[in-house]
Amino acid sequence: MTSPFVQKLRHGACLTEEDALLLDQLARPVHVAQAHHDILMEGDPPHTLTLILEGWACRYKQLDDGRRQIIALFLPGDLCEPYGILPHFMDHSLGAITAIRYARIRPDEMRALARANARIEEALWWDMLLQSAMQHEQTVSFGRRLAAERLAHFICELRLRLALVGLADETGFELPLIQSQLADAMGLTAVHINRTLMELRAAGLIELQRKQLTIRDPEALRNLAVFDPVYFHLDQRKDCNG
Amino acid sequence: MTSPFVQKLRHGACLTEEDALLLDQLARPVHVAQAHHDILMEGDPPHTLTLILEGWACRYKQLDDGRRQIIALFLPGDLCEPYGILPHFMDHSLGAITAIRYARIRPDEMRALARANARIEEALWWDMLLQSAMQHEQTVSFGRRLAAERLAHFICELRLRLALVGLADETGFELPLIQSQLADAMGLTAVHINRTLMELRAAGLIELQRKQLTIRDPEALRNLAVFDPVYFHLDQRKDCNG
DNA sequence: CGGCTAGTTGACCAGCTTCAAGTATTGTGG
DNA sequence: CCACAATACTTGAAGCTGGTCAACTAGCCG
Repeated sequence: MTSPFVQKLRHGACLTEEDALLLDQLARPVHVAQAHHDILMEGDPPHTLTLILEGWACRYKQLDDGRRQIIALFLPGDLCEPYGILPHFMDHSLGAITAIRYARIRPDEMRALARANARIEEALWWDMLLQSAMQHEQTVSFGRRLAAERLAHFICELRLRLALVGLADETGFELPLIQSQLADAMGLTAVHINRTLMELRAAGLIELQRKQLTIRDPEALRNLAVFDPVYFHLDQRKDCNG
Repeated sequence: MTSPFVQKLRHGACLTEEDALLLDQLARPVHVAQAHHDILMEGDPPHTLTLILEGWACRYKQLDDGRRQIIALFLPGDLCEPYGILPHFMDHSLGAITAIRYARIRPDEMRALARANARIEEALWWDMLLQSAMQHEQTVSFGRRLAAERLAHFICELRLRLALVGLADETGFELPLIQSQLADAMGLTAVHINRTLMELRAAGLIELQRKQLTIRDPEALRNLAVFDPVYFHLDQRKDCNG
């Protein structure tokens, strides 16, 4: 049973069993947080990196007048910061969406491990490349895609991310977000998210009930989103033999 | 005369004269590109990192139907990718806005230099932290800020970035973007950028003529943007003495 | 069962886009 | 250095996407 962290990183580089062990040893001890609780708040000194082991979390910022923007979602296996540096003070908050288990990792240990192990270093850089590429897609979504396209793209991306850690298949995945959280994540309002979900349902693209998202027509959904997974850079890994 | 790259990095770590020399030696030979020309196009294999030495460039994506989104602007001293890895194929394009001078750097050389020199490594990680933080602010802008707030924030951020490399002072800076480029950078249309600029001018916040942007009322502009530069992490550097 | 939270829907409104026309500015060849 | 073309900017009118407000319905949990 490999951890989601290792499972994800194996899409970016060839990791041996020993590499996997080294990574998992870093990810201890395990902490927990309840749903809706903050792991780190804006202004806090972080002290460590945060690695999500189980459950969903998010990076968000809150404006003075209450407007809230979820900047990124973090899924099992996700490292919430670039691994090599910690800010002295957080410029955003890190919140648990569901109940989560997470590990706190010191960046100097992470750096030491990467320095000692080229495969692990490669995998971590690939992870940063992916993180960064998803950020870029988000800018495109927010800047140029209509609500339905944006939502469709979001679903396609989430499905692929979850598939990389064995939490989604072709037919769908568990989506623990309520509509107001979806709204904060997509730069829309809850009411409009509702209408847009209804639209996708009416078009026969998806179903969503009791937190279970089912993709009824994957091709039509991808077409609407114009979703092209090249930005996941899954071709980055050389063949893993020997 | 220190290069903008070194000048910027010195805000993130204490670099000696020797460090500066090492960095500048990496940034050779120098290439040029004309305004409006692409340095790299989506799908290209990049071979090297790109470091902007002079002029403005941008990362952008083009959708099938012609919609275009500028994802990031690159100013003198900016590295256009995370320094440790190259994708096999570009998932976006890199275009020159003005005529530019740039250097092509091999990531393995960059990594070797960072590995050999802790100060340089620290500076490069700080640069990534800043790059990433700006991306986050952009998500907040696109998701939750009105056009005038978004534009005001954009101007405040640009002014500070340019100030870090000596290309802006309190009163303003040269802004080589035409309004349709501004629009592509901010997720709006050229017409609305025009109206919003007019609005900021009418409110006495800025002037903009012949590519020269003058900030008439810095405090009012910051207030409108709710611009807080903590996300630049300028406190990250320890005191540079001895 | 009752109270709370989440989801749904309608009516109306605001911000931004689109389309179109006109004005200013810039660049270029004679 | 001017004339003229091309590009950039400005403005108005109308329309669309998404926001706001408000009410109602459906789950969920003690």
